[in-house]
Amino acid sequence: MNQVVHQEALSDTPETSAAARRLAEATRTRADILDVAAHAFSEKGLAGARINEIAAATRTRKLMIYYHFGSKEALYLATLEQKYRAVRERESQLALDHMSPEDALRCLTSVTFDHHIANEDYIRMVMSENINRAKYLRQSKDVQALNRPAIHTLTNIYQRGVASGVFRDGLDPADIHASISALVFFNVSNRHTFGVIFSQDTQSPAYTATRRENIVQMVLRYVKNNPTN
Amino acid sequence: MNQVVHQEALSDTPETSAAARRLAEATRTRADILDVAAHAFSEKGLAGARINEIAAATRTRKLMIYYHFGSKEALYLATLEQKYRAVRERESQLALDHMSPEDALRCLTSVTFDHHIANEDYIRMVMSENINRAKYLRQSKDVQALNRPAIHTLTNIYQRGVASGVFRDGLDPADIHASISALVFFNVSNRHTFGVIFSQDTQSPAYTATRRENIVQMVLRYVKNNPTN
DNA sequence: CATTTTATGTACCATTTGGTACATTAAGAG
DNA sequence: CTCTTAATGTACCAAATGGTACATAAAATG
Repeated sequence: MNQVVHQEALSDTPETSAAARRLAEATRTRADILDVAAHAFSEKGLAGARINEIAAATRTRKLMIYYHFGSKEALYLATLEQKYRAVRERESQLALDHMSPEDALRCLTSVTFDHHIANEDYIRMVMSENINRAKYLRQSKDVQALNRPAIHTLTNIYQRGVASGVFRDGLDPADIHASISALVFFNVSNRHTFGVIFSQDTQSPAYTATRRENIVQMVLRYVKNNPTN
Repeated sequence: MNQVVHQEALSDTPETSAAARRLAEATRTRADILDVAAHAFSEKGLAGARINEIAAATRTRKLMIYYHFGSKEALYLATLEQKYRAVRERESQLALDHMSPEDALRCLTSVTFDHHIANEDYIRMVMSENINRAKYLRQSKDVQALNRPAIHTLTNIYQRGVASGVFRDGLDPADIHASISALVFFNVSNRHTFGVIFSQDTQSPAYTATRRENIVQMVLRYVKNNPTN
């Protein structure tokens, strides 16, 4: 479907074809800048990243950054929104409805754990933004809407579990979400200081595997009515 | 005791008295710079903090920073070590041996939770250092030793609990420590983005109280043999 | 076809930033 | 009493940094 539309646009009259090419070029330039900037900001934070370095790493010039984004801070905000969007979109592609509540919660936690490990850039930007006291994220209009599904998914699982008697009643899904987030986020965000302090390789497969399993167990035991060992 | 020694030093011969005063001045200068810098680095990170601003906020001049510390990065490392030291020293003043294992674990978690809230500066510096991939903390020689007691305390509680049958066997105290740290650290470190995303006041007494209780429960249910609701 | 708008390249700039050269004051050493 | 060393004040600088003025090629518009 999309392919067809795309091809129609390309096989249009010469003028609009040229126009489309121009627009596509501009879009590519924006995307290029955004990608380079996202990585730079994730790597060094807003203050540490250098516009000159970002510009040098793109296939265009510094002026284009200011032309397309206006300022360093606006560019930062744009990368921030992009990362949030990308991560949440991928997260919402989980089909958990056909699983038992316990399996669904196990799966959700486990996948979220792996997902955080696979998206260090995102984690680092969130850290950076917390150092900014969310000054920029606050300016984004659609972050709340973007994240609502996360709570929704969990609420669904939890309520099904309570109904079927495996989960104990009276818990707050938002709070469960906070705990899961804390456990899986910290595992990535603080692995460097944690590794140094406790002389552990916090990125080895062995460490990661036991950590994932223990986190899953912790969440399940918190929610389940009769946790077994 | 200390008072006497102090007074003797002050009532010494005029020459050494003057020398002592001089040394004390230098020490005060160092401490002053360190305090101001710690706050600046915690507030804006290594890259965001400005030596000029730090210098302006001390009671002396910029040159003194370079005289006493050598460079911006060395100053950063010094503040980092100071914060770690201060926090761990305060943490090790907990007397938990006379409590039952369950009460001790409950107390340890709860106190650590409050302690993190009361030390936002420390939290922010740890975040900042993780963005640096622990580049500077790694250079510190005595951070490991400084943090060993934390695991020790927990190991003690856990083993007592296993011996008395209230805790289940086979868990790793270091891993329990990681989970407790994750839950209480995240509660402070990510409260800004979390608050924005879920439109919650993550610093209100009500939120804090329920969060603390839920974290304590989560830890206890993970460790206990027969968790009751 | 003339004019306007979009998108981009080149060269440049004011300010900020981390850091230093030089002078000075007071104390310690022989 | 002279010489060295510790500690601090003043003034300054080269480099880096975020940002911009000016020009231009190509496409949109009327």
